[in-house]
Amino acid sequence: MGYRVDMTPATTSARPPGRPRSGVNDVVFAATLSTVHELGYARATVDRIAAAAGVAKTTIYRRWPSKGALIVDCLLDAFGPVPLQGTSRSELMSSAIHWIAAKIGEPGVGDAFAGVFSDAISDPALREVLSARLQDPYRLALQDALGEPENRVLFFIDVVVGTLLHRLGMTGVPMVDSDVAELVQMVLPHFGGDADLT
Amino acid sequence: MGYRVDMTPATTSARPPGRPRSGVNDVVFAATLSTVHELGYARATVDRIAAAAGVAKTTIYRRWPSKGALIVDCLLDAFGPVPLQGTSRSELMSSAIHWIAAKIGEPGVGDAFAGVFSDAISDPALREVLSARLQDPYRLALQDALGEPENRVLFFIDVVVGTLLHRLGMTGVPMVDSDVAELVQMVLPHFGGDADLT
DNA sequence: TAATTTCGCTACCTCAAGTATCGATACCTA
DNA sequence: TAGGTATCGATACTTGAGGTAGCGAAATTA
Repeated sequence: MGYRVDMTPATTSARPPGRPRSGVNDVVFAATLSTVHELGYARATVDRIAAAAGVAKTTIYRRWPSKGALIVDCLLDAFGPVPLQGTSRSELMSSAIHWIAAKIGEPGVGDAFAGVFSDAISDPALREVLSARLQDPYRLALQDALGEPENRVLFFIDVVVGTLLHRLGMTGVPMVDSDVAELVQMVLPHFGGDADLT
Repeated sequence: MGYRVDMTPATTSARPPGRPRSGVNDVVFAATLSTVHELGYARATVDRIAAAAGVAKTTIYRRWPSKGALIVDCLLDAFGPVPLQGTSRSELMSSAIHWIAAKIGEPGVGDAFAGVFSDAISDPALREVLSARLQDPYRLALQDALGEPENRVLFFIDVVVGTLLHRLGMTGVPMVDSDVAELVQMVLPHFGGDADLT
């Protein structure tokens, strides 16, 4: 039960023979988010996602080896790169927190994030994919931008993402702006504030 | 699909006729935690829990209407009352954080907590039970002890529990003591520290 | 035209939550 | 001691979701 997410055929320089894949990945991603948004993570079955995308279920399983892998790719697509804006450490951290809070607030994104995260609890293979493909890139970007060691950035991510997801999971509603602002106010002093600029 | 957790027959002053229930609730709780600890939340099926407890599956469904309800009751039993120790606000908050961190570190407890929490994301009825039976008592106790309004205590819980569960879910290992200590160091100043004693 | 690959479609397998039923058992009351 | 009642274990079942197998049709290259 491998979690190799990228099932794109090995890209050789020459175009391989046979029928090329139709470019419906984006349609599937959109259908995934909208289905998760409307029905919740557990009721957003692969059958329903396929139907919403106007695609056969088998087509989805040809491209992603599992529902979890599909969600991870969908989230990667939804998140995009971290916009690390600002010159001071405070501005960088603050922008990162507001960015992830906004993403989690987008329809379907927060539910999909929390859902795949919860599946990973009892699925070490999925946890590996989640960590390597979704968390590590952002963690490395933060390490680089902030000049903090790995364990401190991991702690930062645990606090920010954990808090946002716990609120969403417990209430069903994403954190409001004032609470996100309070989160920023709590986190920044602990991580050095404006002491040193980049 | 009701989530009425307490399926104990309505207690009248007179003892009802018929065969009384065998006192195996504690055995079922212990079997639940050990099974979740060994297999993870998703693979800890009700069949397996029943087998581990030496009880028929139907007996479990006579006492709890769903797996989620069983887990909630199991966690209530495992957590017990919050030991709010100390006289200063800092001591109270610090003891509460260390207490929940230790509970989440107990074998099976953290996995069961994270598991039922994640099920609740796409199950509003279970979320209601989780909030009312598991979170509200502790939230009220904290409000009373700290003299903080509801929204601030909710934020406190989101930060502490969210952070601990995110670490557990992402790594499969509970937070180590040094990280819990750092969490305390980060949270306490934001919530007023030692400013006013109780 | 032939080879190759993806497409949609249908049927299927496995597993887990939850339900139904039944004879056996334990308790109370008369 | 006999009868009523509710729980017990055991078995079988239903429902739904993840995931697979195999088919003929369609799209591309050589």
